[in-house]
Amino acid sequence: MTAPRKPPKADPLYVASLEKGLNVLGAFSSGQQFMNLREIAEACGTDKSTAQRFTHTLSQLGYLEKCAKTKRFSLGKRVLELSFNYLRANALVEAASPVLIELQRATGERVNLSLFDDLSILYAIRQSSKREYYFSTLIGRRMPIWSSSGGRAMLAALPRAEVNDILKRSDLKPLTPRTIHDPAGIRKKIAQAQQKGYALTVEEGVMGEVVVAAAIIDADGRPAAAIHIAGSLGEWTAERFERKFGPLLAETAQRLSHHRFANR
Amino acid sequence: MTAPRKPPKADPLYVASLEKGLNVLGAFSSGQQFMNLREIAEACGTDKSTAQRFTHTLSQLGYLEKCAKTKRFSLGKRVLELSFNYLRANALVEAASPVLIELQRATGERVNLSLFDDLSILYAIRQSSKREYYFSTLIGRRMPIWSSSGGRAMLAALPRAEVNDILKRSDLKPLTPRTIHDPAGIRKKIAQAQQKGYALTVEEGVMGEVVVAAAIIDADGRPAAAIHIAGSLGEWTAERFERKFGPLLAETAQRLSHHRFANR
DNA sequence: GGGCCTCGTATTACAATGCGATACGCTTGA
DNA sequence: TCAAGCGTATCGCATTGTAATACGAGGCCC
Repeated sequence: MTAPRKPPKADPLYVASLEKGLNVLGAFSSGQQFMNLREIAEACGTDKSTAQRFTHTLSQLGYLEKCAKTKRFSLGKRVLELSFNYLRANALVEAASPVLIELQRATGERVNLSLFDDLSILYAIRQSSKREYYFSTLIGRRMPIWSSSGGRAMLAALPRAEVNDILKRSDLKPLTPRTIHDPAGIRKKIAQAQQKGYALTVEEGVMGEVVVAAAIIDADGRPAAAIHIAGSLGEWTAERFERKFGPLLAETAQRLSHHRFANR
Repeated sequence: MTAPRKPPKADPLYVASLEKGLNVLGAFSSGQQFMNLREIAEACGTDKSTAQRFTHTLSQLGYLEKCAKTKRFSLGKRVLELSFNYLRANALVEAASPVLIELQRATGERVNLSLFDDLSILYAIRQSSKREYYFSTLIGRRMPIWSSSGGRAMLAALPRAEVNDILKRSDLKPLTPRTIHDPAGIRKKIAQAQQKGYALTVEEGVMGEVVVAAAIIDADGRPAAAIHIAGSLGEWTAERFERKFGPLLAETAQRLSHHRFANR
């Protein structure tokens, strides 16, 4: 959950100092708002001197903030700027944005756009008018690709060999008692998504929640993103939810597919 | 607009390599989605070799993505993760989140939460149910503190000396023909905000838009954030908009103030 | 209330590491 | 066909980051 990428080997072009500095920012993936030097050093697996130099540098640059009283560090506002730059330049997200807003208005439910990123999906747009669990409103959140509705919709658009590879490298730990987490069961759900054009999960991410999702395919035929609609089992049966939103979602995703947004 | 922080002097604790690496990410504040090596080198003021090493490292870590065909770089999805970690841990933003959602539902207008950051405000929550200009939906966007409604509401809570210092260091370039950008005019608007408990701007950020905003004060008595309500002059007169939402907003901001969220 | 532990900060000698000039091969367009 | 510009790879040098150490301040427990 901390570092989804592998730290590479000795390589003459690799700048280890940069990695260490970014690891300091990564230390805050624990969810703690404030950390002192020792905690940061521990989380990064370095000594205190190293943590001192990197926190000092990051603070000057605005990527870390230091409380004058407690001398503890937190992430700086400048990290939000990087997100802004990512999203403003992303043509796929920009094109999807008005579509998602419209979808939210039309359905009244929470709608999301998530991006494909190897073993994870990563939320990029979240539209809701209801009061939600805080994390469900935040972009940048990562979820396992194999258990999420959008993830399975995207896996359904990948060649079988790639799906196998992804499942093999994934940690299939269930998120709720109802998470389908055996490879055969997951593959069956992926096959269903392939056939229907959308995926359905019932209480697999959060209890009480039903989600349908459909994949957006890029110009190269690969899944780039997914749109999700999430509802509450207090208001819907899974069947009604699927019937009402599944086909609509598949059609919407289709409309956003096969454009030159994503790559190039 | 590119680098709000000053690059510091020679200092034994300062890790220049880290700064250079982060400058590569900062190069994308131009708004371009894709950049080649030379463009990145130019934007960072370095040579091609340096750009080569840093892009290579950042790509391995997921903070940059490289198109296999064109060999050009774009920001990586991992920068969104940093935002997530910032927001999930920020108690002020978390506390404000349901309040903003409620405010959006109650008013039907676009509501924002912005954070105080020296010469800028920086959006952290944006709630809207309408179709908006894309940038108006993105968090992490920076705006000048002196021209924005939320910024002036926050300046109204600062000592006069600090306001003078901020105005002195700011670039008072108007954003629209109606932006009040002379120091005396700005100070007058700040004084009005002080008196009313909220600030009002009419077409100062975008033509056709009216905004009211009120500051959230932290436990130390300093402005930490502001909540905004933005409307269209096509639907409202400035006077009606102010009368309808100003007092509501001031009261809402008051309710979120003086807690132990922001610092510590 | 005194002593001890842990924190953040500052310094320094050392060599590993990042540096940047250079060269190569490829694609593109004139 | 050639030249310009690109991404990539190599390498000797010294700059820059390293990590051990020491200091002083603050907080906690006995």
